[in-house]
Amino acid sequence: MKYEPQKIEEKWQHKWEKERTFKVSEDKSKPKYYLLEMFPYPSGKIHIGHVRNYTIGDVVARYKRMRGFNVLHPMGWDAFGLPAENAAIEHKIHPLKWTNENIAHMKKQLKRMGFSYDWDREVSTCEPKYYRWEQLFFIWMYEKGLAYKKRSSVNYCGKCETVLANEQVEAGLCWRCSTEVTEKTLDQWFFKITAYVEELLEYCDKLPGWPEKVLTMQKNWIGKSYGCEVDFPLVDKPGAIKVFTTRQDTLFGATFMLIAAEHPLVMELAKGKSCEKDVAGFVEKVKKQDKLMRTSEYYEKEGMFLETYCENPLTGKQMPIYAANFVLADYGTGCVMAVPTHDQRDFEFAKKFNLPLIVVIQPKDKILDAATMTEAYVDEGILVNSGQFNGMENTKVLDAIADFLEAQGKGKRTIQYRLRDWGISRQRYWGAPIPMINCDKCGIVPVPESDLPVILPENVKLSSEGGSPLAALSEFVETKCPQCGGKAKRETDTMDTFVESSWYFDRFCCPDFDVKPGLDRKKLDYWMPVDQYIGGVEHAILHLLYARFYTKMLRDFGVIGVDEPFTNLLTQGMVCKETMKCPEHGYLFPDQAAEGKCHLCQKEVIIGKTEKMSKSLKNVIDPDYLINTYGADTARIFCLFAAPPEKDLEWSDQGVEGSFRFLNRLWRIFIEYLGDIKKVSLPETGIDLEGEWKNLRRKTHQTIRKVTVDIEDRFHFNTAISAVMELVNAVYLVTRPAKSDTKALSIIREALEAAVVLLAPIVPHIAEELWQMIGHKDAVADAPWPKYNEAIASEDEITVVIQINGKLRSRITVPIGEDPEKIKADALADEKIKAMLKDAAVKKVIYVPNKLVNIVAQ
RNA sequence: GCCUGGGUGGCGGAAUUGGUAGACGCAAGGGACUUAAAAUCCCUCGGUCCUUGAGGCUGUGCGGGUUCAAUUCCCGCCCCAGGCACCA
Repeated sequence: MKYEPQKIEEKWQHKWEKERTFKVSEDKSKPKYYLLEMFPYPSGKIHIGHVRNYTIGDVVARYKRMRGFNVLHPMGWDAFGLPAENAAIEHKIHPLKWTNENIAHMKKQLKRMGFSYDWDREVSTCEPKYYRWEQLFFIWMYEKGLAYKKRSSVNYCGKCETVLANEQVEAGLCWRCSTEVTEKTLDQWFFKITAYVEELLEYCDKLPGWPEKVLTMQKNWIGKSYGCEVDFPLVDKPGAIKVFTTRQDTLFGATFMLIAAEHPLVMELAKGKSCEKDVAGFVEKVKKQDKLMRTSEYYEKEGMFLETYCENPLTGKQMPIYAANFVLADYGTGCVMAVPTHDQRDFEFAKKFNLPLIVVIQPKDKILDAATMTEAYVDEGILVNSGQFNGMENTKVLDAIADFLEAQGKGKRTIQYRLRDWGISRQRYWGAPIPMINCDKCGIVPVPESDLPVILPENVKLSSEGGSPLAALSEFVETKCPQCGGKAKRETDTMDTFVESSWYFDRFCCPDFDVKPGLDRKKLDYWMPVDQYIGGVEHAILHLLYARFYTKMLRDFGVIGVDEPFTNLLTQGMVCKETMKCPEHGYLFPDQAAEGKCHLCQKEVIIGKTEKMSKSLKNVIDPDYLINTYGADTARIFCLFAAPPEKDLEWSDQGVEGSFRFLNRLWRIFIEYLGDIKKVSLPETGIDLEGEWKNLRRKTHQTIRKVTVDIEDRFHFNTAISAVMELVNAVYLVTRPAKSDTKALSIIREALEAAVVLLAPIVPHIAEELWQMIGHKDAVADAPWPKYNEAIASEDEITVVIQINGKLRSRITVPIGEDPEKIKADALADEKIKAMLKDAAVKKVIYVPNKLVNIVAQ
């Protein structure tokens, strides 16, 4: 009987679907476990990254189920987004149609992978029954001041008359028409995530189930810094420039002032000066520079003197004021005091414009001279040229200077965050409409709750040119003001798709709940928070921070009762593969480069470096091909075996072959013994065993222990699978017992059943099939997770390594629990050790229990 | 540039708390089975040196350090990847 994965996989998938095996509801008698994988954008086909992510999740879901948990394992679609609009433009297909067709196809693919989802909870975010609640929350946020409008800049292509995403800007040019991209200022909607900044930061230390690196990234993103706001009085008119600095210790060395070029103050100061025209030109030029690149090395540090001065509040010296391209308008006050001696950017700027340098921090080991410095000194030291603060260590003087500034009324202590409010306006069609109305008389008025949802109209024209398609649709735009009844216009911006993904995990708890507020508090109280969240590490900051913010906000609205949405987080690495290139035809898909030759010209294929799988590099593997050739179980076990989840996974065709071989090997040994072991029962705990049977039974129990620990404690499925492989190898090596030797056969049955049960979460189809074959009536998915017996699993003897000065020299075998002194004596008495030591003096003997003896000798 | 990770045989990886480096798999080589091939089963497999041994030396990106002992801890450097607010 051959292993035919396609046949058995279809059979079990059909059964799961028919019997609704994975449907769940609230059950107070069992502990709940909410397992969630990041839902996909329906791009068309699932890719290996999805297969990996969802396989990891499915193993945990099935494992927890076997451990007796009531497991919620839902799946849905992050259905709004830019690719649907691009497809609409390129292939003249409506985004809704395109999206729904993609969903239908991907759903089929996911089902073929055998994932244990409760499909009755499927959610698609582009449906009004989903986004209507998001619109309700928007209105509540608006009422609380958590959603507000402000002017903000976007990337804009003048030729296409379209706002561009960062992704659509290639080296400063529009991706469609290669026109230079400019910045355009628009009134846009923002969510006040900064209202929760302290709580978001504080809880970074209350999430022990999150990877340290993600929390560190989030903390750095929030970027809390303690410093001072210092006033620098203007020289030729009243008022002062406010500056935020964390380095008030260098204040005496501040010799000039920098203002972000787009800061309104720039034109204000230049007004009426001879430089006004030049400054205006400079500001325009900077606005055209790409935001990302501006602060990097890509552009030269540029600036323009505004022909005016301010005064250093501590030295009283005049400081020239410059507009600069590398100062950020959004951070701090948009103005920076420049200390060229102790900041490299300021140093370069000072050299370029021949500005004065004053050393204020002297290192301990050398003397700095402003006249001969070739770079800024950025390390610690002792203050000089700093009035009464001279002689103090710069790191310890921060408080003293802050106190002094406050006492003099020249500044005050402040806390600054790097985190900015979340801009959610998109000038696009395929997103959730923002439920707001603009009335000439009443201003901004929310759509009344009773009028929700504001449905995204379907009859729009999409093209690569022109602004938002919604704005062009008068039947959508023209409306009545809910307040005065007069003519008014709807908001035509749609929401960032990160909004939908900030609460979908709540909706999964009650996907059909259709009364306000769209979330059933009782069900949420049962299921939330998510016990384990799994997804790509690329979401470590934005999505996860937004979801945390949204959760806290919904909590404050009384909709939900948790402070944090995800108790445990697993960030998985990416799937990579080598690229293949034909010298003539460029990148090739794997099947276009069979046997190392280009399918078009038969030229030798060049193997490029290994990179993240992507369509543009064509280094992709089609999951359908894998399922058709090897079956879903092979695809699943390979994804898990090739690397631990948090690491990047390098694709290998041969590795897949090996995983398939292992499943066949398991199948064969099982069939081989099936007739003999079907009738024997499992061995009793206390039976006497000798030799290889004792060893095999020990191996079985050790394997159960190892697999349990690997899955439960650290999600290291690769080592769990190796352990089962070792067990299967051990069964192959054992002497075939006679049909009458029921004792030996029972040990074999125990080993093989253990292998099947332990693999059940990983390769569920083959496991169910073998489980049924050996005579079980109930599904292995419902079987209890196996227990191991510590006494059976423990070794009687251990190998102790003997080292001399840390180098391995010999080894001895000792019974378990042997006296340490006896082991040390045995080590010194060992033939090889005696020969090597000769007459060297033994200074110390270290014994590490059950591991090694290290002899320190001269 | 900034923030965060990572670097171990020909390859993917293992070594869980500072304690036997290379589990398991792939590739490669050898053997068994077969008329033959495939498949299967068994064995070998970091490098190097010689006196071929239950051998010596060496080896976890590079250079230092701490320690009886370092893939693991500390300092400096090189390289690779992810994120950087409108891809999701």
